[in-house]
Amino acid sequence: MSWTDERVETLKRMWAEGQSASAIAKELGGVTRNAVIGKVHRLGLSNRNDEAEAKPAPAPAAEKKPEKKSAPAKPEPAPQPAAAKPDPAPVKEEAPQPAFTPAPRRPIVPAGQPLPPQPSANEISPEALASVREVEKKARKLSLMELTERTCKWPIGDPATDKFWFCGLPSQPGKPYCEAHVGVAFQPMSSRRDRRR
DNA sequence: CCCTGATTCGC
DNA sequence: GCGAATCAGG
Repeated sequence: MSWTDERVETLKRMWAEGQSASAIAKELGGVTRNAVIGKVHRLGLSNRNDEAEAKPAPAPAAEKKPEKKSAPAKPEPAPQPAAAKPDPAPVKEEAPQPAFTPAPRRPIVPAGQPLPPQPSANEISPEALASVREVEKKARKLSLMELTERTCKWPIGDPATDKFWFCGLPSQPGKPYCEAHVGVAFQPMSSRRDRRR
């Protein structure tokens, strides 16, 4: 695969939307997230925050970090100790990438698999329904942003309230749901047939 | 362990 | 220019 104008355009768009490199790589196909990141850098849009320069000292001739190896000497006593910052209130938080910020960027996460239609109860077999209820007790209660390729994306609760989350249990390989939810999401026609509604 | 982006460097 | 390998971190 090569970086055609179209593919680059998609890359730019998704990156601007805050999509992760891996998500973009999956969308494009034929490339790894490394390739995407590499391209992003070459395009010079690595910094998603292209803020108007606010710092008075851009430090133009800043040398790169020391190599992991083959770096015998470090001819760099004390470049600029001025840039140091006390940082009295270090936030030791593991903030997620698309953290819910007040104003600036917008996540727009709904990429991946389409979310399942919350099936009406009368469309599901009693057995399966019981199974789901059971599984919901074990749900990891993940938020939308915490969902990954291998977490069950079955929604639980009312999206209009705080009482809403996703199952989050390990999903079946290649499937968007865990074993139990795959069971109710992908019912064979035979079992659906002739069920009265 | 899962994931994220950043960087290097042989190709 | 490209991207795997690697680094650094949540």
